[in-house]
Amino acid sequence: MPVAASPLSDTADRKVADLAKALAHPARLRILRLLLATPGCIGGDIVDAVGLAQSTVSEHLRILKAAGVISGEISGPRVCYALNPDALALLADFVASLKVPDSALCCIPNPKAAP
Amino acid sequence: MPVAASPLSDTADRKVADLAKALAHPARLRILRLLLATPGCIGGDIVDAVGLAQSTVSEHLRILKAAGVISGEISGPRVCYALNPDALALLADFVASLKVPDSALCCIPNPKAAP
DNA sequence: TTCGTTTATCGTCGATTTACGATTGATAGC
DNA sequence: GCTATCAATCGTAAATCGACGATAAACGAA
Repeated sequence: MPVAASPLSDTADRKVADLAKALAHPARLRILRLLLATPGCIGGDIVDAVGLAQSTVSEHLRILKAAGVISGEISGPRVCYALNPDALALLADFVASLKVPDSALCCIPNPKAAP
Repeated sequence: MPVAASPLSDTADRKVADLAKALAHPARLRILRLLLATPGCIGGDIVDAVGLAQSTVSEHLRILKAAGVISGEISGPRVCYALNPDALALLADFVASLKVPDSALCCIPNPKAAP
C-alpha cells in the first residue's frame, strides 16, 4: 500500500470541485463582483454589464444559485440576487490547506527511500 | 449608466477562472491533497490512489501544471511533482474579497430608489 | 383585462472536457 | 547493444459546457 487518500475526503472533494466549477467562468466571476459592488438590488442590469444574452446570463445565475453561491429572492416583477459568502467556505478551506509550511516541497529522487 | 464592472478586472477574471477550473474536478483535488500529504516524491503511486487510467491521471497532472498549481521535476525515470501554493493566491484573494461585511446583503425592491 | 417588463426555460449548435487504450519517448539496469 | 519501467502523447468516443434565439411564465400598471 504505497499511498492512500483518505476516503472521507471523497464527497468533500466533489463539493469543493462543484464550488470551483461555479467560479470557473469569467462571466460568473463578473456577476459575483457586480453583486459585491452593488449595494442594492440589480436585475436586468447584470445582462448589460456582462454583455451576454439574457438567457445566457440567466443560465449563469442558475449555476451560481445551484452552487449556493448566490440566492435569488423574488421581489415584484424582478428577482433580487444576493451573495452567499459562506457557501465558499469549503473552497476557501481547501485553498488555505494547500499553504504548506515550506516543507515537503522537495523531491526524494530515490524511489526506495520511503520509511 | 446603471452599473459598470471595472474593465481592469477583465483579464483578472480570466486568470481566476482558469485557476478555479483547475480545481473543478475531484480527481485533481485528490491529487493536490495527495501531494500535500506525501512528504517525498510520488510518481505512479498517484495513479493507484486516484483509481483512474495512467493516461487520464497524466492529463490531470498536465492541467494542474498548466495552471501553475503544481510543478514537475524530472528525476531519473520518474517525475517528481510538488505543490505550488502561491499559484492559487489570485483565487484565494477573490474568495476572500467576497466576504462582504454583512451589509449590502438586502434587497431594494424599488427600482427608482437609488440616490 | 390587456399591455409591457422581467426572468426562466426550451431546443439546438459548436466547443470543450473527460476518460480510455494504444503508442511513443526517455531512462536505468543487464 | 537489449529489456523493463515510467511518464507523456496520440487518437477517439461520450459527456458536459456555453451561447444563442425563441418561447413561456409571473407580475405591476394602465
